[in-house]
Amino acid sequence: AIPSLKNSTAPSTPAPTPAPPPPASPYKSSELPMVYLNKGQFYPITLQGVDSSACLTATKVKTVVMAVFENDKSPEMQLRFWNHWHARQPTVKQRVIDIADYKEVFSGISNIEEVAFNALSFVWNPSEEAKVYIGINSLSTDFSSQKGVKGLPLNLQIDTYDFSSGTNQLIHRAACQIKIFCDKGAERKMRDEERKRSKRRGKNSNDSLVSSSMGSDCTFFQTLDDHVTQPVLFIPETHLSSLQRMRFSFSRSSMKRLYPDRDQNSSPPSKQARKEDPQRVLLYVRTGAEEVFDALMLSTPTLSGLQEAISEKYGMQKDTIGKIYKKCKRGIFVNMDDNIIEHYTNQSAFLIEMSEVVSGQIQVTLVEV
Amino acid sequence: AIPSLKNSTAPSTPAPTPAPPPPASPYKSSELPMVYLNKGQFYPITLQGVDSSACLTATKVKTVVMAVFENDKSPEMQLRFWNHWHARQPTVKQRVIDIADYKEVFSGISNIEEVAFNALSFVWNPSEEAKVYIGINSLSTDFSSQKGVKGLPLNLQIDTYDFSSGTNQLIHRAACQIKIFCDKGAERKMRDEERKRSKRRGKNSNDSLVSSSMGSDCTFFQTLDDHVTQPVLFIPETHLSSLQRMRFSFSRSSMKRLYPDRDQNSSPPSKQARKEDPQRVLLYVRTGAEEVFDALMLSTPTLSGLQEAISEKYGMQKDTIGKIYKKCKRGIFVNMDDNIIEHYTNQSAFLIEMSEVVSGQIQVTLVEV
DNA sequence: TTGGAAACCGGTTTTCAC
DNA sequence: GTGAAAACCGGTTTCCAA
Repeated sequence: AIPSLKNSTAPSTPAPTPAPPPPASPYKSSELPMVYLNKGQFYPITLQGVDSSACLTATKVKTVVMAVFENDKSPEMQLRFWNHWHARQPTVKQRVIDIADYKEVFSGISNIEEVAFNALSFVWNPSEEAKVYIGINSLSTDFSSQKGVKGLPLNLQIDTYDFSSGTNQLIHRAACQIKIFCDKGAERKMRDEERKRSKRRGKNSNDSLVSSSMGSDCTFFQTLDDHVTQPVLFIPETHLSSLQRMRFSFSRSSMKRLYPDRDQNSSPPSKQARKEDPQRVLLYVRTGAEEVFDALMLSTPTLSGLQEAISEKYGMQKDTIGKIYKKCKRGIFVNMDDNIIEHYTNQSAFLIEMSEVVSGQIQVTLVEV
Repeated sequence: AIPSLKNSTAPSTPAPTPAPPPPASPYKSSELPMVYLNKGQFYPITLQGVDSSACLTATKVKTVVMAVFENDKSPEMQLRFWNHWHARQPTVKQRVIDIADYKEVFSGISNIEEVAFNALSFVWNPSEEAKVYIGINSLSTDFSSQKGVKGLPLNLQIDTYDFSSGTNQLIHRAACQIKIFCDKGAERKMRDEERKRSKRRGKNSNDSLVSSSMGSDCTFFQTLDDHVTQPVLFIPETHLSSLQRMRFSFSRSSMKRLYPDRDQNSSPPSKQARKEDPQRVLLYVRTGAEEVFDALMLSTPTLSGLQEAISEKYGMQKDTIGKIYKKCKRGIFVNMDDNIIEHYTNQSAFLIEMSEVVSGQIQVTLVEV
């Protein structure tokens, strides 16, 4: 029996909760059911519509399956985690979440789209059961290079939108917690927990041996009433241009979350102030008149180091260099600062533009290419 | 009782070995005694000269204490390990090996020098006992970012040179293996080993309980007969310029094995030694017509050195080589310069394209493969 | 030969005695 | 509270039976 997690979309009427919950409060991840998975392994998720008023009218719905962090983590932190993971993958194409694309396992779904690296969507008819096979390609321990520590759980969140009406309204949201292990680590984790549980039972002489005879082979997602919190989608910067060409159906609000300002630093999450990877920084620049790039190796990965390298390469006094801007592929201008230089410019290629805005002061713009 | 490792320099006459060992064969690290240490903790090493003929004549000796990898690892690999470690340190100043600089613990030594990041030296009189406190700042697990794997042992090697005569000859070499742990990991490792040993004893019903009552508090370094193998010293590239100013004596040693020269005499540590040997750069090139790569060894890791190597390999006058470009995998062209050559081409493979753009001027393009 | 379970490994966290 | 020991954690390796 393959460990399977099945999801029952809209298992009952929209208001089964006994007491009215605070409507806008983000849900607590810790209250969600937890499932252990193995990295890269496909698990079936079953979707079925039920007697919800919204579902009755909808003949077509769009469901988005996402792997996101526990929602007590800020978007900035979530993106930092994803970037940490992405930078260590064997290929830049590696996605967080995959759907098995074997023809025989498609069941009642269509229009599969890779919305983000950690999200994919498809369309189905809630009057018929649908089944998809989902795999996760990140380990829960991949978000930190620290050794010997607990992995980070993710939320597997499933949002469903009314796709038959023109409104495209979010009509259902459900989630569960997942922890992703190496090899057959999920099975070992369950074994170890069972072992510990039985040891504790033996000590307590509590013979409730019928209660947990076996972990159920099927986990139900928990329906969420919080339809407000926006999930944080992850798209690596290297893929931005291709994605800009894609039309995808999400609102500005989620777009905003994708690209927070990175220059304002947030406090490191771990008390351990170990620097990430203080590597050498090398960048390639060319003027508009040239066709070939020059290499700038920075003595230090700082604004000052960049000024020094530019002044040396182009034979200027260092102090004649005024402000340095970075023009991103997206078109926006950013004040160059130490963090961008250290973390986001190594091995990048730029067009360099210099103009004397004030007498004796050269303004430099590095245009990302 | 602080776990201490004490070293007895030259514990007997120079030829205590029963059978003549192969003189030039590198010693086996696996046969050296193993000691467990905690990172950043100081351990005493005691040095004492004995009735060796060489020692009798020497009133001053220079001893070099080094942390090096097991000598089955190539110099390239050793430097890669050290760079991996160094790039992840909180500060670029962090050294591998430190000596306690409290005045009160100095005992009979003088002229302390930080020969390399993983080596330091001092002078002492072998007719009196000397004692130094040594600490190691790298974990055995720091040389890989893989989780859950065994750490790499290091060799703590102690070379002693005759410093009273003018010859500065290597008169004694000793080493032991060390494994460096976090926090109190060394003690735990010893506990675990003792536990496992006692469990195995219980199973074998072999009651030799007197044999290993306690791990001895003092470990003797093993004297080595291999006085030929050169230890690999580590100096980060970011420190080269400042070190050049210091007129360093040992830096050439790491390259000794790679490019053996006729200068076979074991060069003693002299303050006014030869010129600094920069990092050697080797790259592989082939023309479109060939199927096999040629190796270009650069005399200096500079544009000029590259021109020289190309001209020699392809039988041209050096001054006929004009501009050299590098075409990156991404497709962009870069003006080749010293920094790229020194830091980003070693062991890389290229297609080489040459074309005579101007009469008597060959333009070279190295296409990254 | 393989695949499933247990052991290994060592950084980290928790526990516990003083 | 403090220091030592044990437990936790999960990637990795070894072991062992079918």
